[in-house]
Amino acid sequence: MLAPPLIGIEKKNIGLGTWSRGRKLEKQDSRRTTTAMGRPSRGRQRIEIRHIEDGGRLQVTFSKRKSGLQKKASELFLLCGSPVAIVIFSPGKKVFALGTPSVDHVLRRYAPIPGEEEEDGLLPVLQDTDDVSAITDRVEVEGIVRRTEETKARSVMEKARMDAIGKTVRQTAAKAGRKFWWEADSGKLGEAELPEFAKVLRRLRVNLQRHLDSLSASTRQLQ
Amino acid sequence: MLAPPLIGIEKKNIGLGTWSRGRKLEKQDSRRTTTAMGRPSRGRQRIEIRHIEDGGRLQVTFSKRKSGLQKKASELFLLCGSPVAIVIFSPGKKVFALGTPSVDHVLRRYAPIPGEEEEDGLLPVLQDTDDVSAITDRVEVEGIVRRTEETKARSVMEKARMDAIGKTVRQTAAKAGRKFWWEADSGKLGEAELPEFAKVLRRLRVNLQRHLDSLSASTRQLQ
DNA sequence: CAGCCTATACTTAGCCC
DNA sequence: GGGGCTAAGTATAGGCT
Repeated sequence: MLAPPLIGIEKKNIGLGTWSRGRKLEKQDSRRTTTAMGRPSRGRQRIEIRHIEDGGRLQVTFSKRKSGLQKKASELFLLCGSPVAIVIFSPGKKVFALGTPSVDHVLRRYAPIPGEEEEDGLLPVLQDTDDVSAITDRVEVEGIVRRTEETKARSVMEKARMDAIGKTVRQTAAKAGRKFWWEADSGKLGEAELPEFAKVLRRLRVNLQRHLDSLSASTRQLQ
Repeated sequence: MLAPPLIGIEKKNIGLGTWSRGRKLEKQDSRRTTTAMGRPSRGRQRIEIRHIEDGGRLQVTFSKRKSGLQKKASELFLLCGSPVAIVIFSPGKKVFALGTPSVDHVLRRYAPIPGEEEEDGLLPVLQDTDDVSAITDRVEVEGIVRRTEETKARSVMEKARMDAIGKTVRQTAAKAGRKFWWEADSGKLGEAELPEFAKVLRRLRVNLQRHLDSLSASTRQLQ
């Protein structure tokens, strides 16, 4: 499976033209071996799995495969009921957060927001008792590795979630033409007041929703 | 694929006429329509993308598709140089953190460990998805949509709060009893020791990697 | 740059082991 | 759970619009 090494040989097509492409496309009146222009399609070409140099091709490939990845994640969720959260850095260094049913939904179980109720379902946090020197059993090693990776993933995803949400907030705020009042005043609150502030905000959720609804004329999605 | 993720294996017995799953397909010498046992394979069957009831089948499908997802992520990284972090809840409620080249890698650039970098330098996330739209073309989405929308509503509030309050919220998180892993640990260690803590974490991972390598054989994707 | 197309490479459902 | 196999279902590279 290692890309570089074994790319040597070249086999090729065995079957003749097939098509299927999902379930739709029952049409295709007859055998059409050429594109609209009359030029035969080369079909999918084999490519080595290594960095694409061509900027244009890179962009297209990234876009297509990102879609494919998300579709796969979506299917995994529908088939197995397994929520999936994905964070990707595009070649342009931008970050994308995909997820099913949503990144936020998946991550919520890991890093609940302080002040929010609901503790059940919260998974255990990494304990600082892991001592590498004490590891002698493979199973234990793997367990620790898993927890460590999960822990890191947790923080990554949490940030992703925050940013993702932040974007919608910013957009909404922009449409409103100003910051929300609580954003402006939050700086005045002291540490001791924060928990209470959180409660207040929760109570204001309805108000916010109303606010958003009034803006939804041009928004449509909840955001 | 390549080093980091390490998913699909490489070799395959070409002798008996099999396809190299990875890249080359030497084609089979002749007609073999039956399995080793002599029973004809039904080949891949089409399935509806809806929750699988059969527990056994569910588990197998989850496992296979999880691998497939990881492979896709890996290829995306190799082709486009796009780091990918994935978190999945298995049907058994366990959590899997996949990553290419590693979740940690993404973490460093995306959600720096406290004490290592400034938060202001973090990149914004683009949530181009709409999680919901990603699956609407499939089955029974009704309930999912509802939950997602609710989640979004809450997310807006939470993000607003987090943005407004900033670090202070985290500082008081301990009081509220809900902690993010680094908050819990940083609280124990103290600010001055955070950088050191970060180093320890990295060292831990490196050591674990070494252990795994020595144990190899059935290495998992750590990196 | 997203969308559509075709031909084909790759993934994976159903079954063993 | 993991690994393999076959045959079929899908994802996609290339190319056009």
